Amino acid sequence: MPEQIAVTLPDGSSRELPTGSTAGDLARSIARGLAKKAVIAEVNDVERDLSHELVDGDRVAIVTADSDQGLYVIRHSTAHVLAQAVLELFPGATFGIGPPVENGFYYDFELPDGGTFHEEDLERIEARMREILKESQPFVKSEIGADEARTIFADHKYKLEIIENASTDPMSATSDRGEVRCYENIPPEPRPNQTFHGHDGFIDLCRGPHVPTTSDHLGHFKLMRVAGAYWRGDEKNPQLQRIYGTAWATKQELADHLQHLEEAAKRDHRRLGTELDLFSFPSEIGGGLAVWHPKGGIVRKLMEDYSRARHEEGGYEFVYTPHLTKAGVFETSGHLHWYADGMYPPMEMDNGTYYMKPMNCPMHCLVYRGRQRSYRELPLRLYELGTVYRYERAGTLHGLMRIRGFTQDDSHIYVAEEQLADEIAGLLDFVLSVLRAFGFEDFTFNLSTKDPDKYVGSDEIWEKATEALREALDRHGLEYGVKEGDAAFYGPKIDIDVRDAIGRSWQLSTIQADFNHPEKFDLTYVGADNEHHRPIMLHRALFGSIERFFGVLLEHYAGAFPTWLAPVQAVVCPVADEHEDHAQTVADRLRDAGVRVEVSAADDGLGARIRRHKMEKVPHILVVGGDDVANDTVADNVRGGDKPERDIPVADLIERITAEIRDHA
RNA sequence: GCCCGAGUAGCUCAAUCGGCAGAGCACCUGUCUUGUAAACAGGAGGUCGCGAGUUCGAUUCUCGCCUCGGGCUCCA
Repeated sequence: MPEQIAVTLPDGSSRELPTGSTAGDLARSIARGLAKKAVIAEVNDVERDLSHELVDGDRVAIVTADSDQGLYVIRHSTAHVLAQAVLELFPGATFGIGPPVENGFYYDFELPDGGTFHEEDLERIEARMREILKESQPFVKSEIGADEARTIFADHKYKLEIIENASTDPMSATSDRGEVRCYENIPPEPRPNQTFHGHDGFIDLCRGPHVPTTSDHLGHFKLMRVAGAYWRGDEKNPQLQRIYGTAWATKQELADHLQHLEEAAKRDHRRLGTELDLFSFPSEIGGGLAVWHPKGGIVRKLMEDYSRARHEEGGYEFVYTPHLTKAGVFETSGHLHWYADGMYPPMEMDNGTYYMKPMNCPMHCLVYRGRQRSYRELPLRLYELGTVYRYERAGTLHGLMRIRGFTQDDSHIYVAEEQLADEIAGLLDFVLSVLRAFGFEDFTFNLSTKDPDKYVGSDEIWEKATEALREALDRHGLEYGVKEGDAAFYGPKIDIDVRDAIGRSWQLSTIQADFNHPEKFDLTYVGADNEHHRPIMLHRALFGSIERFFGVLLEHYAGAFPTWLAPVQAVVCPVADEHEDHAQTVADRLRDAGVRVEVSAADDGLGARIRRHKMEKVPHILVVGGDDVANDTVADNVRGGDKPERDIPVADLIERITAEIRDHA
């Protein structure tokens, strides 16, 4: 056996090591700093523990804590420590799975006698986890036969289930040789309450890899909350107790994340909705049903006005359809078959069964069918701010984001097949242009394909529709993800997500191809050849739901709407009563120029009024005193600025504010 | 719908180990007339989420319900 092996590093260089060296040894031989940051290694493109022994000719990359991959391992390993702590502290507890997730990790448990975790338990569990970290317990990998695994995990029914399904379960692992891969955390001395037959340590089924020991990279975590979660995500299964945690590579990253959560909480649209007096959810009306207060109402009106204006320009025709309809149209469309649970219960009336509409599309199809259509009319673009009602389950409601009654900026576009690709391409431009007008710049696109368990229509039709969407994305040179099986039952779709001011992603717009509704409703047009043809229908929403879009905007702007949308665009504060006439004059002139302006009477200190209006996030807080009366000027406190600008001629101020409104600045 | 948590004045939150319920902001009245993030005084405001039970007495303890929040599931 040769005494040296040679391995190749990512930069293509080669490195010699003594035979029997591990990936960790390699890291140490390269640099102390690298060894310190090393979490795992990638050997010939397979993730391995640092204890993995290298052989001659391996290609090796050291994965460090500051990479996404390294962080994923840190979170995964922290989840193991959580499970170890819980099993030690709660005799009789058993466990399900514990993967890393965005920002952290979770682990699912079942406590004996239907026990549940309480918020207080998190502190105890976290303290126990920190003890385990201090003990530097090694993560020791082993590959064992299924029989041995069944013995070790005899007390853990969910693990037994995983062993039986090992080959299909992504969180467990069968090795290349068909064995079950486990990791054991070996404590310095045997622990009470361990339930792994024949072992002193804590053992979990796991494909790994893991950090070398519990004291490597693991300290920067925090347990966040407890929640119920169904085993394997299926409501029919027992509900387990889930503990969520967040974990990071450094103390600073953890602190940043917690601060980000605080920032998000400050922007919470429900909180801002109350603070800025925009909307509310009176319980007398019922869950998930909002009322809009005047300040929120004006913003909504502006959004709707803008949407209408753009659609008018864009060649859309406006329609209106009722909130209530006989069951037949939803039987025809298929909604009743797929979504009856999500619809409000039927109302029996003298001439039939009626439903609140959960969608506008069937009614738009009836508008189309109102008379014979010619190819000359296509594309026919129908647009409606259509209010729909969906019976969302009580536990899913969330402010304006998930609501039971909402208004879609809904369009259904009927095209001839040869117009399809152009129309979708045009739609993409239209959608992005409107979203940009609301301050969004960063978009991601997803193509959702057929759900094999939930679809209507032929495979051929689906293929055609999916291709049309794909082509439109490609023509724009847009990168997009593919969500397999995420489509609506009637057709594939493109979803557009926007990134907000603090980096969160929101799914807003959707463009859906639909070959099925036209068939179900027997829609036709007469072509140039004097034959009847079947149009293709596109479903399309920009805001999606106006309520939800408003909520997203509110969080995006943290309540500080840009001037064109601000409920109050300017407030004029006279320094004292004697300046009130001038204040009124300034306000009148602004109002004549189309600015939403108020006067803040001098019955309170100037400082108090400034403070109040700053908290109301008014874009321009204007102050007029003696000098201003004499010179026809104002002082402008621009939102976000720290000093007032004095002596601005009123005419200049009007130009400044109207320009902001015009430019959506 | 299921698991966890919370409901006290319009808002943010105290307190009561079972004995007449408190503050700040907001609101109303008055005084102050002010040049940039809270002037002063007074007043009003409560079925302590709702309903039962235990008790001499329940906002407080028990049970049920409702609403809200965090998750799970679902989202045409």
